[in-house]
Amino acid sequence: MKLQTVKGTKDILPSEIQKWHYIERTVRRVFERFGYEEIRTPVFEETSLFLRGIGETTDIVGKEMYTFQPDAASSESLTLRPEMTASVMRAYLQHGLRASAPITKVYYISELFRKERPQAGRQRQFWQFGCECIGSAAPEADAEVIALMSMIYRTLGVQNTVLRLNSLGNLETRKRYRDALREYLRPNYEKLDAISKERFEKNPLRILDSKNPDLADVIAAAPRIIDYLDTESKAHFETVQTYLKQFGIDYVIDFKLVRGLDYYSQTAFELQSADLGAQDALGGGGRYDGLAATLGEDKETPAVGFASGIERLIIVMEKLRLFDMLEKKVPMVMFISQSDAAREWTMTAAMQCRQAGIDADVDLLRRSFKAQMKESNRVGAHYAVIAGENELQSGKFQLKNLATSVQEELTFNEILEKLKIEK
RNA sequence: GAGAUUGUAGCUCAGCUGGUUAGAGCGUCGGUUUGUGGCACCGAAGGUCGAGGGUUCGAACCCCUUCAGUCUCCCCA
Repeated sequence: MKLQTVKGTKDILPSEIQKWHYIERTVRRVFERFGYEEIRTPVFEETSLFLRGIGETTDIVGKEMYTFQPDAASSESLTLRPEMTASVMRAYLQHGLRASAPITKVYYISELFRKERPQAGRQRQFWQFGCECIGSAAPEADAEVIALMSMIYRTLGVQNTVLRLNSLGNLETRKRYRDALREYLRPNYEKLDAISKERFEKNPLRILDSKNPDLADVIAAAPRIIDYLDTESKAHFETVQTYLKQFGIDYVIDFKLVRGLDYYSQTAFELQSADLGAQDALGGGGRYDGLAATLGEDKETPAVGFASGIERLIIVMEKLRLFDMLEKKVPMVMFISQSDAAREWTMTAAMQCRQAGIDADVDLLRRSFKAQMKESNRVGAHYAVIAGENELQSGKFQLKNLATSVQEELTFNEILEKLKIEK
């Protein structure tokens, strides 16, 4: 049996890594511009963190987690993280970060694991960048997080996106709305499909998300959560929108946007791309004021955040040709030897270049002179330094500019000085 | 988890209704004055046709199973 990556996972080869570096670089820069600091948490956690944090009725917890028992003799259960928010909140509470600052703003770029059926833009190990802003219940925090996400995409040049926005209100409004929705749906119960019937009991809000065209009419006429918001939630939502307008960020209200995870409340948002298939959500997030409480914290811990899929972003950016300007890293100079003695010289000469901060490369295959020249060209080196018996005798080497084919005779020190200026 | 579809050299793909040693382009390697790359020309290496089983005189091609990709549903990033 051949060894290969397991279902839903993939290698990121050197030929592709530049795209990742470019995205990571850009993402970090924008996060830091907003005053966010990076946080890194373990890839696995106690299973109960996700059970409590994400919600037992969600698909993630129900069937998508990689859960294992490291020790057969113990009942300890661990899980590869399926998302970051619960882990970040755990870290925030564990280290008492609220005590060291009134607000905590952290970002992450991490790999996550969910055991779903893979398809384009949906892997079992996948990467997300995102942030959590913990400590503020004010709509300013919501607005800033949305603006931050939006600025990342704008900086990367991603277009053809739609920002969908909704408010889920607080816990009570959500509950009142859920009841109202059930009352509305009850007479139509027989029209619902099997999945919706199941949701009717567990989480009727998710029926609104159904793609079944037969339900479109029923859904369109359903009561809207916005009409059930209490005055405080309503004011919060309106303030968020006012800021978005002031920032020049376009959005559409979508009352069907409920998001899958239980911990969301108040603002919910999602960014869709027209350049993706069925998995068209590039990123999404919202407010989750109740999460800390479900993890056992008794102090109020309001928070907002978003998460964004990197594999999907890459698909979109490839389609939009946003990577075309990336250039392959090339060595400044390639050392080429013509004899055994010369090879020894090129090895140490290349080392001296590197110590001087110059990107240098040298033949490790003991290949022919010609093959070394071809290799310099293949890797795109700017210069070749040619060393043979004559050069070793005279102490002067050929420095060849591979773009212009112009060649000059210089001592090694002169070569070093010249390359230092060019680097 | 359900359905559909695809799977031939490192990459992108040809291979007519099953018929002898499975092809091309790109890439890789070598050569065309063994001290000078790119371009051009010449040549080579590289495939148990995803894997396993079956039908057949004969299978890349037909059947079954399995693995993986892709698409849809579900769900989500």
